[in-house]
Amino acid sequence: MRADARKNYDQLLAVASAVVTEEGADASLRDIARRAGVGLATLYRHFPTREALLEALLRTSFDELTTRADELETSSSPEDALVSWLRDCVACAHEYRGVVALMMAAIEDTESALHNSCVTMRAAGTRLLARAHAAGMARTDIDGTDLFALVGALAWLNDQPSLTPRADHLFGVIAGTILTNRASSDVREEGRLRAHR
Amino acid sequence: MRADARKNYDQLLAVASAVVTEEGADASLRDIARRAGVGLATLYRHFPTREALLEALLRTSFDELTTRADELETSSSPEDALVSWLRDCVACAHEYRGVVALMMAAIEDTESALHNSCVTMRAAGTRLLARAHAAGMARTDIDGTDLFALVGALAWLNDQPSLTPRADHLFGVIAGTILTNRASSDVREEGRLRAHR
DNA sequence: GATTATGTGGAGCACTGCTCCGATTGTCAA
DNA sequence: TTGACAATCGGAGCAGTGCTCCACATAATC
Repeated sequence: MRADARKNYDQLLAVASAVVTEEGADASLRDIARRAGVGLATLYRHFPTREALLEALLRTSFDELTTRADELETSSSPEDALVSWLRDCVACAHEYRGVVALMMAAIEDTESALHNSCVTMRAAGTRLLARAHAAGMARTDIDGTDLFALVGALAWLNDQPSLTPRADHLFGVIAGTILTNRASSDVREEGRLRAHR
Repeated sequence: MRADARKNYDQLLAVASAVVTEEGADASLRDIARRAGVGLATLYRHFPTREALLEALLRTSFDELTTRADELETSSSPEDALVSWLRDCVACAHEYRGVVALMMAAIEDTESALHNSCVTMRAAGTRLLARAHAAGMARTDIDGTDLFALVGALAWLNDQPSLTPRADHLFGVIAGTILTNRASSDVREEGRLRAHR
Protein backbone atom coordinates (compact mmCIF):
# COMPACT_ATOMS: atom_id res chain seq x y z
CA MET A 1 0.00 0.00 0.00
CA ARG A 2 1.30 3.41 -0.94
CA ALA A 3 2.30 5.74 1.87
CA ASP A 4 -0.43 8.31 1.22
CA ALA A 5 -3.05 5.57 1.00
CA ARG A 6 -1.97 4.19 4.37
CA LYS A 7 -2.17 7.66 5.91
CA ASN A 8 -5.68 8.20 4.57
CA TYR A 9 -6.79 4.75 5.75
CA ASP A 10 -5.64 5.43 9.29
CA GLN A 11 -7.11 8.91 9.29
CA LEU A 12 -10.47 7.55 8.05
CA LEU A 13 -10.58 4.92 10.78
CA ALA A 14 -9.82 7.44 13.50
CA VAL A 15 -12.44 9.90 12.29
CA ALA A 16 -15.00 7.15 11.68
CA SER A 17 -14.60 5.94 15.24
CA ALA A 18 -15.37 9.41 16.57
CA VAL A 19 -18.27 10.07 14.22
CA VAL A 20 -19.90 6.66 14.67
CA THR A 21 -19.56 7.03 18.43
CA GLU A 22 -21.56 10.23 18.43
CA GLU A 23 -23.89 9.64 15.45
CA GLY A 24 -24.42 5.89 15.56
CA ALA A 25 -23.93 3.19 12.94
CA ASP A 26 -25.98 5.06 10.33
CA ALA A 27 -23.73 8.11 10.38
CA SER A 28 -23.19 9.92 7.10
CA LEU A 29 -20.26 8.47 5.18
CA ARG A 30 -19.87 11.75 3.32
CA ASP A 31 -19.48 13.45 6.66
CA ILE A 32 -16.82 10.99 7.75
CA ALA A 33 -14.87 11.55 4.53
CA ARG A 34 -15.22 15.31 4.87
CA ARG A 35 -14.03 15.38 8.48
CA ALA A 36 -11.12 13.14 7.52
CA GLY A 37 -10.13 15.67 4.85
CA VAL A 38 -10.53 13.03 2.17
CA GLY A 39 -12.66 12.55 -0.93
CA LEU A 40 -15.73 10.35 -0.79
CA ALA A 41 -14.30 7.92 -3.36
CA THR A 42 -11.27 7.41 -1.14
CA LEU A 43 -13.48 6.21 1.69
CA TYR A 44 -15.34 3.87 -0.65
CA ARG A 45 -12.10 2.47 -2.05
CA HIS A 46 -10.80 1.55 1.41
CA PHE A 47 -14.18 0.43 2.73
CA PRO A 48 -16.46 -0.76 -0.09
CA THR A 49 -19.47 -1.08 2.20
CA ARG A 50 -20.63 0.40 5.49
CA GLU A 51 -20.21 -3.07 7.03
CA ALA A 52 -16.58 -3.12 5.95
CA LEU A 53 -15.93 0.16 7.76
CA LEU A 54 -17.68 -1.00 10.92
CA GLU A 55 -15.87 -4.31 10.77
CA ALA A 56 -12.56 -2.46 10.76
CA LEU A 57 -13.75 -0.34 13.70
CA LEU A 58 -14.96 -3.34 15.69
CA ARG A 59 -12.18 -5.80 14.86
CA THR A 60 -10.06 -4.96 17.91
CA SER A 61 -13.08 -5.07 20.21
CA PHE A 62 -14.13 -8.43 18.77
CA ASP A 63 -10.67 -9.86 19.19
CA GLU A 64 -10.56 -8.64 22.79
CA LEU A 65 -13.92 -10.27 23.49
CA THR A 66 -12.74 -13.58 22.11
CA THR A 67 -9.53 -13.41 24.13
CA ARG A 68 -11.51 -12.48 27.22
CA ALA A 69 -13.81 -15.46 26.73
CA ASP A 70 -10.75 -17.73 26.63
CA GLU A 71 -9.34 -16.20 29.80
CA LEU A 72 -12.63 -16.41 31.67
CA GLU A 73 -12.97 -20.04 30.71
CA THR A 74 -10.08 -20.93 32.97
CA SER A 75 -9.97 -18.10 35.51
CA SER A 76 -13.57 -17.90 36.71
CA SER A 77 -16.44 -20.10 37.77
CA PRO A 78 -18.75 -21.08 34.92
CA GLU A 79 -21.50 -18.69 35.94
CA ASP A 80 -19.27 -15.74 36.71
CA ALA A 81 -17.48 -16.23 33.42
CA LEU A 82 -20.72 -16.26 31.46
CA VAL A 83 -22.27 -13.23 33.14
CA SER A 84 -19.05 -11.25 33.05
CA TRP A 85 -18.57 -11.98 29.36
CA LEU A 86 -22.19 -11.08 28.59
CA ARG A 87 -21.69 -7.76 30.28
CA ASP A 88 -18.61 -7.08 28.18
CA CYS A 89 -20.48 -8.03 25.01
CA VAL A 90 -23.34 -5.68 25.74
CA ALA A 91 -20.93 -2.87 26.57
CA CYS A 92 -19.04 -3.49 23.33
CA ALA A 93 -22.17 -3.53 21.20
CA HIS A 94 -23.31 -0.37 22.92
CA GLU A 95 -20.10 1.44 21.98
CA TYR A 96 -21.50 2.17 18.52
CA ARG A 97 -25.26 2.76 18.67
CA GLY A 98 -27.22 0.76 16.14
CA VAL A 99 -24.43 -1.63 15.29
CA VAL A 100 -26.21 -4.55 16.93
CA ALA A 101 -28.96 -4.66 14.28
CA LEU A 102 -26.30 -4.92 11.58
CA MET A 103 -24.67 -7.74 13.50
CA MET A 104 -27.92 -9.66 13.68
CA ALA A 105 -28.31 -9.32 9.93
CA ALA A 106 -24.65 -10.21 9.32
CA ILE A 107 -24.75 -13.51 11.16
CA GLU A 108 -26.92 -14.97 8.40
CA ASP A 109 -25.35 -13.09 5.50
CA THR A 110 -22.10 -14.84 4.59
CA GLU A 111 -21.30 -11.96 2.21
CA SER A 112 -21.29 -9.36 4.96
CA ALA A 113 -17.93 -8.07 6.13
CA LEU A 114 -19.19 -8.51 9.69
CA HIS A 115 -20.19 -12.15 9.24
CA ASN A 116 -16.99 -13.83 10.41
CA SER A 117 -16.61 -11.64 13.47
CA CYS A 118 -20.19 -12.40 14.50
CA VAL A 119 -19.82 -16.13 14.04
CA THR A 120 -16.60 -16.12 16.04
CA MET A 121 -18.24 -14.19 18.85
CA ARG A 122 -21.24 -16.47 18.95
CA ALA A 123 -18.91 -19.46 19.12
CA ALA A 124 -17.02 -17.95 22.06
CA GLY A 125 -20.30 -17.39 23.87
CA THR A 126 -21.47 -20.88 23.08
CA ARG A 127 -18.32 -22.32 24.68
CA LEU A 128 -18.92 -20.38 27.90
CA LEU A 129 -22.55 -21.44 27.86
CA ALA A 130 -21.65 -25.11 27.32
CA ARG A 131 -19.33 -24.95 30.29
CA ALA A 132 -22.09 -23.52 32.45
CA HIS A 133 -24.44 -26.23 31.14
CA ALA A 134 -21.94 -28.92 32.08
CA ALA A 135 -21.70 -27.49 35.59
CA GLY A 136 -25.50 -27.42 35.82
CA MET A 137 -25.41 -23.67 36.23
CA ALA A 138 -27.36 -22.63 33.14
CA ARG A 139 -30.79 -23.58 31.86
CA THR A 140 -30.47 -26.08 29.05
CA ASP A 141 -33.21 -24.72 26.82
CA ILE A 142 -30.98 -21.84 25.73
CA ASP A 143 -28.37 -22.34 23.04
CA GLY A 144 -25.62 -20.18 21.57
CA THR A 145 -27.97 -18.48 19.13
CA ASP A 146 -30.36 -17.59 21.94
CA LEU A 147 -27.46 -16.16 23.89
CA PHE A 148 -26.46 -14.07 20.89
CA ALA A 149 -30.05 -12.90 20.52
CA LEU A 150 -30.31 -11.95 24.18
CA VAL A 151 -27.07 -9.98 23.98
CA GLY A 152 -28.57 -8.21 20.97
CA ALA A 153 -31.79 -7.46 22.80
CA LEU A 154 -29.89 -6.10 25.80
CA ALA A 155 -27.67 -3.96 23.60
CA TRP A 156 -30.79 -2.68 21.86
CA LEU A 157 -32.29 -1.76 25.24
CA ASN A 158 -29.09 0.12 26.03
CA ASP A 159 -29.37 2.01 22.77
CA GLN A 160 -32.78 3.41 23.70
CA PRO A 161 -32.15 6.62 25.63
CA SER A 162 -35.46 6.34 27.50
CA LEU A 163 -34.52 2.92 28.90
CA THR A 164 -30.99 3.73 30.00
CA PRO A 165 -31.94 4.11 33.69
CA ARG A 166 -33.29 0.55 33.83
CA ALA A 167 -30.82 -1.07 31.44
CA ASP A 168 -28.53 -2.35 34.20
CA HIS A 169 -31.45 -3.74 36.12
CA LEU A 170 -32.81 -5.52 33.05
CA PHE A 171 -29.38 -6.95 32.36
CA GLY A 172 -29.52 -8.52 35.79
CA VAL A 173 -33.00 -9.88 35.19
CA ILE A 174 -32.08 -11.53 31.91
CA ALA A 175 -28.67 -12.76 33.01
CA GLY A 176 -30.37 -14.26 36.03
CA THR A 177 -32.81 -16.03 33.74
CA ILE A 178 -30.00 -17.76 31.90
CA LEU A 179 -28.45 -19.06 35.10
CA THR A 180 -30.46 -21.72 36.82
CA ASN A 181 -29.21 -21.77 40.37
CA ARG A 182 -28.79 -18.14 41.10
CA ALA A 183 -31.18 -15.33 41.96
CA SER A 184 -31.02 -12.41 39.56
CA SER A 185 -30.51 -10.06 42.50
CA ASP A 186 -27.09 -11.65 42.99
CA VAL A 187 -26.22 -10.94 39.39
CA ARG A 188 -27.27 -7.33 39.80
CA GLU A 189 -25.18 -7.03 42.92
CA GLU A 190 -22.13 -8.34 41.15
CA GLY A 191 -22.75 -5.76 38.45
CA ARG A 192 -22.86 -2.93 40.95
CA LEU A 193 -19.63 -4.01 42.50
CA ARG A 194 -17.93 -4.24 39.14
CA ALA A 195 -19.15 -0.81 38.13
CA HIS A 196 -17.86 0.82 41.34
CA ARG A 197 -14.59 -0.99 41.36
CA MET B 1 -63.17 18.49 6.64
CA ARG B 2 -63.91 18.87 2.95
CA ALA B 3 -65.10 15.79 1.10
CA ASP B 4 -62.05 15.50 -1.17
CA ALA B 5 -59.77 15.94 1.81
CA ARG B 6 -61.50 13.13 3.65
CA LYS B 7 -61.12 10.86 0.61
CA ASN B 8 -57.40 11.59 0.34
CA TYR B 9 -56.96 11.04 4.08
CA ASP B 10 -58.55 7.60 3.91
CA GLN B 11 -56.66 6.68 0.77
CA LEU B 12 -53.37 7.73 2.37
CA LEU B 13 -54.04 5.64 5.47
CA ALA B 14 -54.90 2.56 3.43
CA VAL B 15 -51.81 2.86 1.24
CA ALA B 16 -49.58 3.71 4.20
CA SER B 17 -50.71 0.58 5.99
CA ALA B 18 -49.72 -1.58 3.03
CA VAL B 19 -46.41 0.18 2.39
CA VAL B 20 -45.33 0.27 6.04
CA THR B 21 -46.23 -3.40 6.38
CA GLU B 22 -43.85 -4.36 3.60
CA GLU B 23 -41.17 -1.67 3.96
CA GLY B 24 -41.16 -1.03 7.71
CA ALA B 25 -41.55 2.17 9.71
CA ASP B 26 -38.87 3.99 7.72
CA ALA B 27 -40.69 3.59 4.41
CA SER B 28 -40.45 6.43 1.93
CA LEU B 29 -43.20 9.01 2.50
CA ARG B 30 -42.84 10.15 -1.10
CA ASP B 31 -43.55 6.60 -2.17
CA ILE B 32 -46.67 6.43 -0.01
CA ALA B 33 -47.97 9.69 -1.49
CA ARG B 34 -47.18 8.50 -5.01
CA ARG B 35 -48.93 5.16 -4.56
CA ALA B 36 -51.92 6.96 -3.05
CA GLY B 37 -52.11 9.11 -6.17
CA VAL B 38 -51.61 12.22 -4.07
CA GLY B 39 -49.08 15.04 -3.85
CA LEU B 40 -46.40 14.99 -1.19
CA ALA B 41 -47.72 18.17 0.43
CA THR B 42 -51.11 16.53 0.87
CA LEU B 43 -49.55 13.76 2.91
CA TYR B 44 -47.66 16.28 5.05
CA ARG B 45 -50.79 18.36 5.63
CA HIS B 46 -52.73 15.38 6.96
CA PHE B 47 -49.77 13.91 8.83
CA PRO B 48 -47.25 16.61 9.76
CA THR B 49 -44.71 14.08 11.01
CA ARG B 50 -43.93 10.44 10.41
CA GLU B 51 -45.03 9.76 13.99
CA ALA B 52 -48.42 11.29 13.24
CA LEU B 53 -48.91 8.91 10.33
CA LEU B 54 -47.87 5.89 12.36
CA GLU B 55 -50.04 7.01 15.23
CA ALA B 56 -53.05 7.04 12.91
CA LEU B 57 -52.07 3.57 11.64
CA LEU B 58 -51.63 2.18 15.13
CA ARG B 59 -54.52 3.91 16.87
CA THR B 60 -56.99 1.06 16.31
CA SER B 61 -54.44 -1.52 17.40
CA PHE B 62 -53.62 0.48 20.50
CA ASP B 63 -57.27 0.87 21.39
CA GLU B 64 -57.81 -2.86 20.93
CA LEU B 65 -54.86 -3.61 23.20
CA THR B 66 -56.22 -1.35 25.90
CA THR B 67 -59.68 -2.92 25.63
CA ARG B 68 -58.12 -6.36 25.71
CA ALA B 69 -56.20 -5.52 28.86
CA ASP B 70 -59.46 -4.48 30.52
CA GLU B 71 -61.17 -7.70 29.47
CA LEU B 72 -58.31 -9.90 30.61
CA GLU B 73 -58.28 -8.16 33.97
CA THR B 74 -61.60 -9.75 34.81
CA SER B 75 -61.76 -12.85 32.62
CA SER B 76 -58.40 -14.53 33.26
CA SER B 77 -56.09 -15.43 36.07
CA PRO B 78 -53.49 -12.74 36.80
CA GLU B 79 -50.65 -14.66 35.18
CA ASP B 80 -52.59 -15.80 32.11
CA ALA B 81 -53.84 -12.26 31.58
CA LEU B 82 -50.35 -10.80 31.76
CA VAL B 83 -48.72 -13.32 29.45
CA SER B 84 -51.56 -13.28 26.98
CA TRP B 85 -51.51 -9.48 26.83
CA LEU B 86 -47.74 -9.42 26.42
CA ARG B 87 -48.06 -11.75 23.47
CA ASP B 88 -50.63 -9.49 21.87
CA CYS B 89 -48.41 -6.46 22.45
CA VAL B 90 -45.42 -8.08 20.81
CA ALA B 91 -47.54 -9.20 17.87
CA CYS B 92 -48.93 -5.71 17.47
CA ALA B 93 -45.51 -4.04 17.59
CA HIS B 94 -44.26 -6.57 15.08
CA GLU B 95 -47.00 -5.65 12.61
CA TYR B 96 -44.98 -2.67 11.43
CA ARG B 97 -41.26 -3.44 11.49
CA GLY B 98 -39.15 -0.82 13.25
CA VAL B 99 -42.07 0.92 14.92
CA VAL B 100 -40.99 -0.23 18.35
CA ALA B 101 -37.88 1.97 18.37
CA LEU B 102 -40.05 5.00 17.64
CA MET B 103 -42.35 4.01 20.48
CA MET B 104 -39.44 3.83 22.91
CA ALA B 105 -38.38 7.32 21.88
CA ALA B 106 -41.98 8.60 22.03
CA ILE B 107 -42.63 7.57 25.60
CA GLU B 108 -40.23 10.25 26.82
CA ASP B 109 -41.04 12.84 24.17
CA THR B 110 -44.28 14.54 25.13
CA GLU B 111 -44.29 16.30 21.74
CA SER B 112 -44.43 13.05 19.78
CA ALA B 113 -47.74 12.07 18.23
CA LEU B 114 -47.15 8.57 19.57
CA HIS B 115 -46.59 9.73 23.15
CA ASN B 116 -50.12 9.40 24.48
CA SER B 117 -50.71 6.00 22.93
CA CYS B 118 -47.49 4.70 24.46
CA VAL B 119 -48.27 6.07 27.89
CA THR B 120 -51.75 4.56 27.76
CA MET B 121 -50.37 1.18 26.76
CA ARG B 122 -47.75 1.22 29.47
CA ALA B 123 -50.45 2.07 31.99
CA ALA B 124 -52.60 -0.87 30.82
CA GLY B 125 -49.62 -3.19 31.20
CA THR B 126 -48.81 -1.77 34.59
CA ARG B 127 -52.34 -2.56 35.80
CA LEU B 128 -52.05 -6.19 34.71
CA LEU B 129 -48.63 -6.38 36.32
CA ALA B 130 -49.89 -4.89 39.58
CA ARG B 131 -52.65 -7.48 39.65
CA ALA B 132 -50.12 -10.25 39.21
CA HIS B 133 -47.97 -8.69 41.91
CA ALA B 134 -50.91 -8.63 44.29
CA ALA B 135 -51.53 -12.31 43.61
CA GLY B 136 -47.87 -13.05 44.23
CA MET B 137 -47.51 -14.32 40.68
CA ALA B 138 -44.97 -11.83 39.34
CA ARG B 139 -41.55 -10.82 40.56
CA THR B 140 -41.71 -7.51 42.36
CA ASP B 141 -38.47 -6.05 41.02
CA ILE B 142 -40.11 -5.38 37.65
CA ASP B 143 -42.25 -2.30 37.13
CA GLY B 144 -44.39 -1.02 34.28
CA THR B 145 -41.47 0.62 32.54
CA ASP B 146 -39.51 -2.62 32.65
CA LEU B 147 -42.48 -4.44 31.20
CA PHE B 148 -42.69 -1.90 28.39
CA ALA B 149 -38.95 -2.29 27.79
CA LEU B 150 -39.17 -6.07 27.66
CA VAL B 151 -42.03 -5.90 25.18
CA GLY B 152 -39.84 -3.60 23.11
CA ALA B 153 -36.89 -5.97 23.29
CA LEU B 154 -39.09 -8.92 22.29
CA ALA B 155 -40.59 -7.00 19.39
CA TRP B 156 -37.08 -6.04 18.31
CA LEU B 157 -36.06 -9.69 18.37
CA ASN B 158 -39.08 -10.46 16.20
CA ASP B 159 -38.00 -7.78 13.75
CA GLN B 160 -34.62 -9.45 13.16
CA PRO B 161 -35.13 -11.97 10.36
CA SER B 162 -32.25 -14.14 11.56
CA LEU B 163 -33.85 -14.57 14.98
CA THR B 164 -37.38 -15.35 13.87
CA PRO B 165 -37.01 -19.13 14.43
CA ARG B 166 -36.21 -18.61 18.11
CA ALA B 167 -38.44 -15.62 18.77
CA ASP B 168 -41.29 -17.68 20.18
CA HIS B 169 -38.97 -19.61 22.41
CA LEU B 170 -37.35 -16.43 23.72
CA PHE B 171 -40.78 -14.98 24.41
CA GLY B 172 -41.42 -17.97 26.63
CA VAL B 173 -38.11 -17.52 28.40
CA ILE B 174 -38.67 -13.85 29.17
CA ALA B 175 -42.36 -14.16 30.01
CA GLY B 176 -41.40 -16.96 32.36
CA THR B 177 -38.88 -14.67 34.00
CA ILE B 178 -41.53 -12.12 34.83
CA LEU B 179 -43.75 -14.70 36.49
CA THR B 180 -42.42 -16.00 39.74
CA ASN B 181 -44.28 -19.24 40.33
CA ARG B 182 -44.35 -20.73 36.90
CA ALA B 183 -41.81 -22.53 34.76
CA SER B 184 -41.16 -20.89 31.42
CA SER B 185 -41.90 -24.21 29.69
CA ASP B 186 -45.54 -23.80 30.77
CA VAL B 187 -45.66 -20.36 29.18
CA ARG B 188 -44.27 -21.77 25.98
CA GLU B 189 -46.80 -24.55 26.01
CA GLU B 190 -49.65 -22.09 26.43
CA GLY B 191 -48.26 -20.20 23.46
CA ARG B 192 -48.28 -23.28 21.26
CA LEU B 193 -51.84 -24.06 22.17
CA ARG B 194 -52.96 -20.53 21.42
CA ALA B 195 -51.19 -20.55 18.07
CA HIS B 196 -52.84 -23.81 17.02
CA ARG B 197 -56.26 -22.88 18.28
C1' DG C 1 -73.20 31.62 -11.06
C1' DA C 2 -69.80 34.27 -8.18
C1' DT C 3 -66.95 34.28 -3.92
C1' DT C 4 -63.97 32.40 -0.62
C1' DA C 5 -61.79 29.43 2.34
C1' DT C 6 -59.89 24.99 2.00
C1' DG C 7 -57.07 21.71 -0.20
C1' DT C 8 -53.80 20.47 -3.77
C1' DG C 9 -49.49 19.19 -6.44
C1' DG C 10 -44.98 19.77 -7.65
C1' DA C 11 -40.85 22.64 -7.84
C1' DG C 12 -37.00 23.42 -4.90
C1' DC C 13 -33.46 22.92 -1.06
C1' DA C 14 -30.36 20.30 1.47
C1' DC C 15 -29.18 16.01 2.46
C1' DT C 16 -28.14 10.81 1.62
C1' DG C 17 -25.51 6.43 -0.71
C1' DC C 18 -22.89 5.25 -4.44
C1' DT C 19 -20.20 5.41 -9.22
C1' DC C 20 -17.36 7.17 -12.60
C1' DC C 21 -13.45 9.55 -14.47
C1' DG C 22 -10.01 13.22 -15.22
C1' DA C 23 -6.34 15.06 -12.40
C1' DT C 24 -2.75 14.26 -9.02
C1' DT C 25 1.01 12.10 -6.68
C1' DG C 26 4.13 8.47 -4.79
C1' DT C 27 7.51 5.27 -6.49
C1' DC C 28 11.00 3.25 -8.97
C1' DA C 29 14.03 2.66 -13.10
C1' DA C 30 17.16 5.06 -16.08
C1' DT D 1 17.82 14.18 -11.23
C1' DT D 2 14.46 13.16 -14.27
C1' DG D 3 11.07 10.86 -16.38
C1' DA D 4 7.24 7.56 -16.83
C1' DC D 5 3.62 4.98 -15.02
C1' DA D 6 0.65 2.89 -12.06
C1' DA D 7 -1.61 3.74 -7.82
C1' DT D 8 -4.47 6.95 -5.67
C1' DC D 9 -7.28 10.84 -5.21
C1' DG D 10 -11.32 14.22 -5.14
C1' DG D 11 -15.41 15.88 -6.69
C1' DA D 12 -19.05 16.04 -10.22
C1' DG D 13 -23.13 13.57 -11.14
C1' DC D 14 -27.26 10.41 -10.51
C1' DA D 15 -31.09 8.89 -8.09
C1' DG D 16 -33.07 8.76 -3.96
C1' DT D 17 -34.61 10.88 0.76
C1' DG D 18 -37.33 14.41 4.21
C1' DC D 19 -39.51 18.59 4.28
C1' DT D 20 -41.29 23.60 2.86
C1' DC D 21 -43.35 26.89 0.12
C1' DC D 22 -46.64 28.83 -3.00
C1' DA D 23 -49.34 29.42 -7.35
C1' DC D 24 -53.31 27.09 -8.66
C1' DA D 25 -57.71 24.23 -8.45
C1' DT D 26 -62.02 23.23 -6.30
C1' DA D 27 -65.84 22.18 -2.78
C1' DA D 28 -68.93 24.67 -0.08
C1' DT D 29 -71.53 28.68 0.60
C1' DC D 30 -74.27 32.68 -0.61
